[in-house]
Amino acid sequence: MDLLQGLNPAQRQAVEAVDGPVLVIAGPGSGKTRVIVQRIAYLVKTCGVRPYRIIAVTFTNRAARELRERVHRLLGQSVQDLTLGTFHAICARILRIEADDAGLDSSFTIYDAADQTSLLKRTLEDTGIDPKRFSPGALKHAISAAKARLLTPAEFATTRANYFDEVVLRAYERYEERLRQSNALDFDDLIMKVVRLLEGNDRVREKYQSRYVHVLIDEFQDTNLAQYRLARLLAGGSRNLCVVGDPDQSIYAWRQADVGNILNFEKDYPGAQVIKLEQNYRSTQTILEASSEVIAVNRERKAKELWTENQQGLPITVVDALNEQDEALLVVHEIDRLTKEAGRRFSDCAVMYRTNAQSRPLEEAFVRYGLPYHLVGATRFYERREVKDVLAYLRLINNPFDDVNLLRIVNVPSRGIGQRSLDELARWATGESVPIYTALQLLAQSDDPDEQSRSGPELTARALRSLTAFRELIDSLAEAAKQRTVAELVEHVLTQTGYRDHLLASDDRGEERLENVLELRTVAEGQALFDDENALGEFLESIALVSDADDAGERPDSATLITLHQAKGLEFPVVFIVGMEEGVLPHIRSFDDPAQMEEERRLCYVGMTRARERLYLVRAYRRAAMGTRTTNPPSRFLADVPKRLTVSPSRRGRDAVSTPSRPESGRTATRVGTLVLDQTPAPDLKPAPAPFQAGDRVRHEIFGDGIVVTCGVNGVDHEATVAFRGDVGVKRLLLAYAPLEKV
DNA sequence: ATGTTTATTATTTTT
DNA sequence: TAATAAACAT
Repeated sequence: MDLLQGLNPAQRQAVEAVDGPVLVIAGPGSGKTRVIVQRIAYLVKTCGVRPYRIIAVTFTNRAARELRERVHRLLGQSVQDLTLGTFHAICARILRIEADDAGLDSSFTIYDAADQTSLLKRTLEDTGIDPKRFSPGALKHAISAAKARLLTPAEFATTRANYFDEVVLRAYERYEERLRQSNALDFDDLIMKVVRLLEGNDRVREKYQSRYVHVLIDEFQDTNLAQYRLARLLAGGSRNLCVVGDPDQSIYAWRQADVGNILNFEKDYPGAQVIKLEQNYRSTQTILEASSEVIAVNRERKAKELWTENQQGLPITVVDALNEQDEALLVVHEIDRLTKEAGRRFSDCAVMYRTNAQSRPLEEAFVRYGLPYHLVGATRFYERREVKDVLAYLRLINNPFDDVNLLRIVNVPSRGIGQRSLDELARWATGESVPIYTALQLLAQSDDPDEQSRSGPELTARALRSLTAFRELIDSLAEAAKQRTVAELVEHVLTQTGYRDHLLASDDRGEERLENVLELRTVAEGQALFDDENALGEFLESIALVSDADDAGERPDSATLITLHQAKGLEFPVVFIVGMEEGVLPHIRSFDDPAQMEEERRLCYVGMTRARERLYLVRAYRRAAMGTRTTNPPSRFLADVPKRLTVSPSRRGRDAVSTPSRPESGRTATRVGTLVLDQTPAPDLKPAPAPFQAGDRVRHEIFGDGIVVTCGVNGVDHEATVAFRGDVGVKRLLLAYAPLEKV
């Protein structure tokens, strides 16, 4: 089999360039994944490199899984010897293996964002920082940023520039102490600690540098300093570092990603081969050209010449909606039409938006018209309360010093351990500089008469009894864990802690919650393959670094609702981008910073380039945002899409009512304009002459009779201010939406 | 210890 | 506006 077959010249070059540093700039839809897969296969099959000597790093589990599956198809079982995973998963593994040299206990717990916040709140109490003046969120972000820049508290101290940094430093120092005491690491630690370890420990560094002869990093534009340094260290032995990415798709600067890492690659690696993948296999010419025009406006970029052999395709549909409900209905109608008339499946369609809040009216419209959809990343499995509770028990069994998880479930289900007692216990533990679990152990000892001299926490006899019972519960669970599979342990925990009964009793959705917990058990059963003594640890690690239980699972045919960020790396035949408005996309928070504005533009570009055949850019004239209505001008990005590539269909309002396919019974279907797609580009929409004048008497279906006060143009529509009779009062109505008739 | 009221906050969130 | 968390009262 010829591994180079079917590759274009640039792709082939990227596969064959196996010696020395290589930078692959991969435009959207340019076959990037294919190149990575073929390159690995080429290294193994043609160059005779042992898979064991190759490391490939991704950002997402999704990407790692896809790579693994595709490499497996070419190489078979030898994929197992590859090191292939996310930055975090690979680092966690290294840290467990090298725990001694890293100064860690190998059973460390990995804290997710919620755990982090929880810990940080306790930190603020310790340090007397007022959470109202300095939000835990902002401090968390600052600490995370420091770690991404590889700054320890001591190093951060030397760079601090203002009072905020001063506060951050205080929080950071204490936060680190608490993490250490809990034998826990946060996500950023995973990377930072590995970098520190490799930099500071010759044996460990040489071990990994001599092992890995070929290093491959995906989505390099999204690396932060810590990840960049990690890549550098890993490739330090061979200099065979291949990085793949696209600066135009860098959308995570707010998480310390530094595009400079990819832009300056040639400087950092003199003699690096630079290969550009510019042929696009995904989109129509129209879509490619439109998106290229949008991204070309950015100043901080290197030009690329994307091209495609694909068809010209359909023009891009640019539509104005009246408000977010209208926008949603319009999208739903069009998806309905496409599935009926254009032979599309729902799963061909994706609706993308800037902020999660925008998903709501969309969801409502899908529900109302009974069209199937799914929301990506809405309720992440491992973030559900009941799942986190059970996991907290498991984590505690694995690492009893984990204060965050202990505090989470110490009184769930309630065991008579109130906030008072807990505060007192925590205060005492803090004073003694011990984790809470250790404090519980000391409590038991101070029962001994000879230990009475020590001043223990001031607890009531009742509280003391409850706390002791809790410690015994945890100890007995830890004992039970030794001779059980993880699935059995989940079962055991549910019973012994009373959590099952608690779930069923507490809530009317208890059954559903229990289902979720049992799903966790099912996941554990799938992992039963490991039966070494650290099965629990491995299980916990495998889920600490993923957000969804089964996002690989097949879904029934349904449309996708997704944020633009999450859409990166995906593609759909039909894409709707909604909220194409100033203040939404670009987001208002980017207005005063040109760099952020460029990132918004890249985000728009990412969205547009997800589309294979049909692209719709939709904006709403008005939008409800955080309680207030706003009227937003069209997004500046719309103006950068050449007019010759777009159609703006006329929307016939009141008279053209297409009945939605499956209206939910019991609901009145709202009258709505139908989207009419002409293939002939419509001239710019101009509103018809005003149908009403001030003084006209009018009738509204719901509000009754009234008199027009004013009637003016509002975007492509007319807005009338009407004084209605009775208590209804004065209303402002958009005429395409509100059925008004003259009397 | 649990329901009720008030307060807070709202950009994106690969791990 | 509306969802969620903390504070509060019962």
